[in-house]
Amino acid sequence: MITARSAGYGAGTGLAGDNGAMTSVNEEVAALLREYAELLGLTGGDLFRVRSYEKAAKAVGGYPDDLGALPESALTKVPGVGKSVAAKIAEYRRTGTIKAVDDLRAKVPPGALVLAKVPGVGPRRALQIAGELGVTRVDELAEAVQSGRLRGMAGFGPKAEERILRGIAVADSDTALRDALRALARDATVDDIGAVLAAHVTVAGGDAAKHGTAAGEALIRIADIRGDLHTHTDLTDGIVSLEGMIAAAEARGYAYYAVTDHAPNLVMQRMTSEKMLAQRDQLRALADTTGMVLLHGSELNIAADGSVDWDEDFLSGFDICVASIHSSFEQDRATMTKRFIAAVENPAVNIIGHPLTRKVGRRPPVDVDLDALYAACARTGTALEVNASPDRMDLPPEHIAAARRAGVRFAIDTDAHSLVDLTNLRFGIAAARFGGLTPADVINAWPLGELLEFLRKGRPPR
DNA sequence: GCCGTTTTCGGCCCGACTGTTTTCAGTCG
Repeated sequence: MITARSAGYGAGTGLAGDNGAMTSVNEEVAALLREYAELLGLTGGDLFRVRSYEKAAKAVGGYPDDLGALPESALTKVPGVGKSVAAKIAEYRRTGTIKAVDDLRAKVPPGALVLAKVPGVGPRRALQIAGELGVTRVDELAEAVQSGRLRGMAGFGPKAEERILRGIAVADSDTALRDALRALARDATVDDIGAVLAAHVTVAGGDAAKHGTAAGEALIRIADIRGDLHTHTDLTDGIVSLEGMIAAAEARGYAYYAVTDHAPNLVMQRMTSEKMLAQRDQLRALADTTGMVLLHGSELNIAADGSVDWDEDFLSGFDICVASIHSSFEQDRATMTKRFIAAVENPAVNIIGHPLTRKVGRRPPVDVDLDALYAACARTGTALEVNASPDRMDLPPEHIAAARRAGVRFAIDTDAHSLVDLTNLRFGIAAARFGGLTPADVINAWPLGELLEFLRKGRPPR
């Protein structure tokens, strides 16, 4: 049977692919739907249709129950799954393949799908490279760049070459960690994940196993976490409703829970002030239905100059704000450091989300003066996030101990976009333990009162 | 292709940035 794994993914530097332990129907179907979306994009399919499959892939991958066991008639109950996708899922359950995917694979030059995932190479250029140069693997692409074979091709200049080589280098350097994380069983424990980090994460000038913690301190555990402070709903790019996320959080036993959907400057999310206020009303109305304390927040965008989406007045209406970089990743260190510090000094900003914006195997960390960032966070009472997504691992585990020594506090958050994502907390806990964090270091391990005090950043109570 | 309907078709993930152009195509979040 042809699965995403056997379709040429995972070859070469591992830029693309799912060569880890793909054990569930949900994950296998999600991979095939994602591939189908990519193939549709590559072959010039309707962009809305492409997005439908992307969304369906997310919905299937983030669905908490086993799709292999769901009655066929219930498949369309999964949000984002309509008649067409349901039929493909059913076909996969019967035959182990999806014919439409196989058919499209045959229409795309070999390798184009893999090349399209190299940073700086999109679908158009992947087709161009595969078609004109016959390049089918990432290592061949690197070789082609180095030997000057991209020179003279329309649309490629020295900067593009540089960017491609950089992207390949990131993939190479992260391959072992990424593959080890993906190879983990679905129910991997904190200790399992910790073993992967111990094996694959290098700390500059230190013993990774015990560089953070003083003797006698108890390292943080999953059970210490009292709430998630960075989560999304289907108001932006999450796939689950506000009610659905809250119910799942409550089932995890949290005492508090923050909803932090994207802010307007991430234009594609189409957020508006009105939508945000309406969500706030909706969330306040749900307060009586849950034993948790609900916090209304947003994931703000740190613009190139360090400013964020709303003015002081509007921002003061939030209970909590995460602020993250989603653009201009390649600023020089001085500019980037100034940018971070401006955000950290903003009285409304409580947590810097996925601080270095790295994606394992996909995007390098930004260039920032870490010591200056840590000092500013410690001074202003701004937490750094330990983003628990295994695709991010950010703040990278190797930096956590140093940040702790500088007096930084942390928030271990899932950045959940689905119900399944909420279970990623264990990756963040493993990273935190790797860095020697104790409950005292982690604001979402604190009782509500202490958390709220931290969130005020020294401002008078509202 | 999915969704939500004024229930059968229109809306949906837009626009900044970059490098390569000579007026814009491709990529990205």
